[in-house]
Amino acid sequence: MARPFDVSALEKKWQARWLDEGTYEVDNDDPRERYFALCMYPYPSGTAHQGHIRNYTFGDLVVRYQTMRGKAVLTPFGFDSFGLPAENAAIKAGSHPRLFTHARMAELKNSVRRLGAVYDWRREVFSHDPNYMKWAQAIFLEFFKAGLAYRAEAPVNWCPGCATVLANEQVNADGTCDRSGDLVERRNLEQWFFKITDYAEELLNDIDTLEWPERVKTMQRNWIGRSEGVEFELPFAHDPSRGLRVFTTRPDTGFGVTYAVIAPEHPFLEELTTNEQRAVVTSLVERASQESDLERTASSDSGAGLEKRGAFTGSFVVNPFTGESVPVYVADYVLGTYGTGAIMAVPAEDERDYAFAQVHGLPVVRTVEAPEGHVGAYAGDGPHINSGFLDGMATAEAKEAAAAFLEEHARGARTVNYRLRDWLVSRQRFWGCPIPVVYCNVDGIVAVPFEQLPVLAPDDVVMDKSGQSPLATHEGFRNTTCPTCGGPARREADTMDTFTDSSWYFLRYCDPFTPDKAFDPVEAAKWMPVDQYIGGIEHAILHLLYARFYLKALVDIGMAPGLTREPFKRLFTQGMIRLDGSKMSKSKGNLIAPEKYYDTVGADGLRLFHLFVGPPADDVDWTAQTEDVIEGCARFLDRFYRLSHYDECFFHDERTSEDDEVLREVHRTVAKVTEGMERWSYNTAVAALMELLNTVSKWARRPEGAHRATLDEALDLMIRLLAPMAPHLMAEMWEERHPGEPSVHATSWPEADPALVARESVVMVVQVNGKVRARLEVSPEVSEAEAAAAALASPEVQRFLDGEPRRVVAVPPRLVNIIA
RNA sequence: GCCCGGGUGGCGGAAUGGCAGACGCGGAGGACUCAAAAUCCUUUGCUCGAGAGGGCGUGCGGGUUCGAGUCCCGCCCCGGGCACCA
Repeated sequence: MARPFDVSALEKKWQARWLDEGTYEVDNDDPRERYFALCMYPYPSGTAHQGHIRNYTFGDLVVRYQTMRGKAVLTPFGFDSFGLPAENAAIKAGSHPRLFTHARMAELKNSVRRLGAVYDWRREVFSHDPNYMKWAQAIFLEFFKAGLAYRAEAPVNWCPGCATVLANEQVNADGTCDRSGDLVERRNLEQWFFKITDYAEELLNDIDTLEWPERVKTMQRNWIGRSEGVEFELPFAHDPSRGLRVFTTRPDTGFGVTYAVIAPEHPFLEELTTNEQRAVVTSLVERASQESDLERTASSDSGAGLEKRGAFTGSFVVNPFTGESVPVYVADYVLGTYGTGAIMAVPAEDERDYAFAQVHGLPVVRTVEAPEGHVGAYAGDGPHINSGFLDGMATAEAKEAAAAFLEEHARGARTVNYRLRDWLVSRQRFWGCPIPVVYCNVDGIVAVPFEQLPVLAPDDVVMDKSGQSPLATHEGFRNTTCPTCGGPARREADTMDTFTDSSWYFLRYCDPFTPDKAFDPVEAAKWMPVDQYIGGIEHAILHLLYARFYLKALVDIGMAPGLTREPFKRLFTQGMIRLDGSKMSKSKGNLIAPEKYYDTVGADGLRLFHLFVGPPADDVDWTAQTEDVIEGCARFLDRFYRLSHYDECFFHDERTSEDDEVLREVHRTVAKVTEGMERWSYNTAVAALMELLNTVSKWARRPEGAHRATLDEALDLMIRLLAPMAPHLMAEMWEERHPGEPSVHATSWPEADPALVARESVVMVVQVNGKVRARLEVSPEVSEAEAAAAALASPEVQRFLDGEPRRVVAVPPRLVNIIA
């Protein structure tokens, strides 16, 4: 398509200028009001795809807009440069992940520059930079010292495709790996964990203080999964001095406990299993330990399969409410890792217990009166029955009374449980930050001394997917001496989850030059918390939860004194780009590369498309029509450019009321666009500008012409409004119109003049019985009585009136509704 | 199953309880042109009507209101999250 200007030349010119002049570099002592605008730390996957383009278009818009609003905007860029794709690609190509990564970083950097997105490149951070790794490891060791990092053996998620363990957060609901899609296996391994559960309560409570999408906040609340209840003891029938501790949120249903269940991993299982039951219990436990979570949960929907999944241990415990003995079962529907790993089972009021009881022929005793005709378990509210001292009470009251009873008679205590588990950070892969500890036969786990950081992986490591950490096979790396006793020791061979890198990079951005600290808290406090964070919804739990934990922990261990405990004040999650219904991504291979558009519509045209196509939070369907919409956006820029050259315009000298009215429309648009910028309604902001261009063009091209100075004023205002959206072309047009003056990006954001925004007269709609019958010109200040009188007097309305109206509703100056 | 979103023209989407469909794409017609492209102009929810004009329309069914796309109740469908968490 022939453009009225040379897209490529013009974009190159301005991109070079922004870079050379360091236009968007800011110093920490900048006197202006501060604003920290941040797009999520990207994994360097090569040239940008449409998802990146969308992300950086929004980010750049915020940066340029806030700059025009007079703020010092911190706009850093960097790379989440450790990770599996680089390692896998290096294995395939027989090269080193660093080479692969550097090439991809250069490509992505080039892509964002071609988009015209501006950054303070001096502050660039990337995860595999030894300068960054040093502090990543120092933080790990501080966590270790504070007891927030610990080593433990636990059943963990092992992904055969990735040849490493995963965090709970990286496993999908169906038991597959979030990254590779392979079925995740359970293995018992000794691994490093971060004690994120120490922060469960605070992570949950602080969600309320965040200006985040409700959806994301809900997802985090669900993930943390707080539940209040009572932990108490069911005494063993054979030895009442001891008992089985259980957790319940429904102590009020205690009279309905007809059996108890312990998890296959429970330490008491051995003791509680009688000889007659040993064979059946052992086979159940073995099967449970081998089955994946998917297989374990596959049969959960119906009662089918429950029989196989539970067995009687042969022992009994005493229900403290009734004094009766009830059997203890082992079943894998009870998790060893939640609560106490054992439950009281109330089949009448719990669906899972009900299904199990049906299969195993266990009694069902209702303790809450279910609604008429209710079949199966009833977990709702209702008066208590068959419940001794609880009879007649409603659920809330009964819970209270039952909890008090258990505290007194069953070593009970009110407790809170969380679904959230500690964060498993060990990874059996090469391309990550090594965990900086050594193992000594004498001193045990020993931290690598600070002076020796960073611990760097040697380059000549054999990487494969055997499942063993590649570093473990490198004797030169593995064998070391103990920092404490000087004796022989072995280095930890695992690397850290790459989510640790993205959990504090924003802090380093604030103070990237400091040589002797991860970041100076005083410098970081000048920018933190992030004013606007922008990224994909896919990070709703993982990254956003981890980063919140990191900052809280960093403050508590003294590395970030004075910082607020939440990193991201406002979050915006953009929609995904879909092609044929599925998410556009490199791994799916369904990308529409942005490059082709740079040559035709240019970066500005592509940016405008992403702003215009729909609400930023919504997904974008890339269809056959999309190309046309992109063209339409470019066409708008062309038309604006031609108008700024007075193409086909006519002029007159005396300023008329029509000229005034156009200027008023311009100011109304200033107000609309500003509002759109503030509430992330970019699509309507662009629409308002398109509408204004239509108005102004039509006016300036009338045979009777336009007032020249008014047109110039309109053009200048429009260029400023469009500057954050189409930065190259607006810079060019501004320079043409104002040679020798500062760039449009250095001007301030226009303010609408309230006197011009206000209207002298407005159209009032007159309805008869809710149907529009007339439109009247009235003053905006018209009173209710005046409006009603004018409406009734109008001849169009009279036609529909037959005598006195029954009622007149006047909403001046918008509308009058006459009920006939 | 539970918890969030969301259902508006041929399409993407607009609408502080007050003219439904802004803006754009696509379509139709026209101007310019030998012709085409580009550009510009007009038109474009459905429907009845020659016309003036009328009727119907925001997933479905109710309700509140002078007035509902918007609020309330009950459903249906789509997208996402969680899912033996006791």
